[in-house]
Amino acid sequence: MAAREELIILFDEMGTALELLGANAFKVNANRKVARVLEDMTEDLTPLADDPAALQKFDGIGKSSAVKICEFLTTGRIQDHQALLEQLPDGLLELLNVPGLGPKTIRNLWEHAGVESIADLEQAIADDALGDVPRLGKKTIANIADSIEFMKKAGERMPIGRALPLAERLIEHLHAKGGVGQVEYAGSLRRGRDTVGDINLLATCDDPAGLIEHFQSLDDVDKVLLAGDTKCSLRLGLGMQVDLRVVPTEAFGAALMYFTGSKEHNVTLRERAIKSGMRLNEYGLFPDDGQDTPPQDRGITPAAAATEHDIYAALDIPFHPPELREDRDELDSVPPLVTIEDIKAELHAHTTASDGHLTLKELVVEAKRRGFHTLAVTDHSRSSVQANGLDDDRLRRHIEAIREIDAATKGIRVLAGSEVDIHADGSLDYDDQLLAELDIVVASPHASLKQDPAKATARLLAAIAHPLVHIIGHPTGRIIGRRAGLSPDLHALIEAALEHDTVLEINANPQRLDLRDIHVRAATDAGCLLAINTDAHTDTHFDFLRYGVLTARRGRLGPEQCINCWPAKRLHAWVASKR
DNA sequence: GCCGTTTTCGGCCCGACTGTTTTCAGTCG
Repeated sequence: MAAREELIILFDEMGTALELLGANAFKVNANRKVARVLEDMTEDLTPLADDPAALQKFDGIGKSSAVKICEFLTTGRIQDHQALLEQLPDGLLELLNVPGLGPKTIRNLWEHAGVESIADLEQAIADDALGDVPRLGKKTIANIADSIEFMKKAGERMPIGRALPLAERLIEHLHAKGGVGQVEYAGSLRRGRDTVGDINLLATCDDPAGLIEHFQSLDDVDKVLLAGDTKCSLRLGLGMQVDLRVVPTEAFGAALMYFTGSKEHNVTLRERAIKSGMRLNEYGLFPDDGQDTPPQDRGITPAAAATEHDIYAALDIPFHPPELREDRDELDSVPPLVTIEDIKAELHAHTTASDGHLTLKELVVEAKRRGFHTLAVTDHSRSSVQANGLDDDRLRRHIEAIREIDAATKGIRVLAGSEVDIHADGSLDYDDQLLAELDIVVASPHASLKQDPAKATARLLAAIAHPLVHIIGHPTGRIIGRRAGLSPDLHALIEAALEHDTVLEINANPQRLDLRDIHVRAATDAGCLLAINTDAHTDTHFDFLRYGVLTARRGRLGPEQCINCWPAKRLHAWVASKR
């Protein structure tokens, strides 16, 4: 594991340990914040081992944390971390993963019933041994038992490729009831994260109680976790929690903003509101009159509430699209971001010649139907045997067929390409003479994806520097939730890509999303060119574009640096420049 | 523990819901 990943775990654990020990909540948060800042970093930490001042430049890392990070980089451990964990039984931290159990309750269980782990807790429940624990009644105990059962069968976070279609079906279900106005999904799904932990829905309705009732009539409801006047949480059988909030129409924007988060972005906005003498909550942005009772309960008219745009404007902050609400940047400027409508070319797609499901002709028809001015046909190369990769002769005949269909088709340029394997040593799967016959080359790693970082870096650098290569396809080879993929030195790749005018791909397949958001961000900041490709193997795969675009936007990518957005002439000239 | 365009000390976001309680603590998002 890389140092950065270990540090994320250590700071998270320090926060958790402090919480269980009853430390100051702000101190707890400060440690968690350091973990979050580390999550968003792509820099190599090794050179900073004796430079705490450089670490303190990152917002949220103060002197104390910087010294701890340096201690870890030098010695491989943090003494304070070890000292904290020694004060707690080994199993206590895992109890925080039980939904409904917070630090106070866990401390309570530990002190009054000797519970030190999930196993202890299960045993104590079975033995009916929790009677003496204060503020712990029968209902709470039953809920805890249920949560533990649920944890055992619940899966990981759900990939966005499953969560987004599910959310759209849930919204359809809500619209089936009469009197429903707006319905939107919020949360990390709306922010476009590559995986989501739950689904948040927001609705307006002239009969909130009726809608809450109707919501519970969904198929596949495993448990109703809570159901109030305006709020309802369900657990679906497939292990996903879904929350619905019914809100007033006039406050829909405030609620949407609030439930879209991120939590950190919301906190930053509220702090900004306070500095401007205002108060922000899910009902709107109100003048702050210093009273404790919430302004919406006193009939105060908000300065803004109906739309998100109104609220950002009233705060004098540029509108932030959901993808940029991760609190990674200052609030003062928002760059132009790529949109689905900007994408005019698909530069990575497969046909029945290798492992695709569309014939060459069907693929071209589909790309044209989608309004693209350019399509690159990039079937697999010979080493991808499992994908029916093309040997030299088959590739030459395929190139001929592509040239013919290009000449015969009006309204779209069809490029003869290949998705060429990058071997473990960095060499490519066809010789240079054959590569030169192709219009466009996407070079991708497919095998040897457990290489150590140094080898992976050298491998990818060789492909980036190859004069006949245009694009590096799914550079790390990760499969979300299944395979970590390569961990190359990203900044070295970015530097080389700039030098050799090579493009890095954002593979839009929701199982991949590779490069991922923070990688895109680093590449965008450096001035790199990127491509958003669907890697289509059938017609519906073109719909993956939205996932790639969300990832790109999270990385602050604009249309200027995304070659799929370029006009045909400019794109074709760039493609030709590598020949 | 972190931070500062009034601050190097004294703040640090806000509300819904539940369960265990007679007025509120804890959890969650």
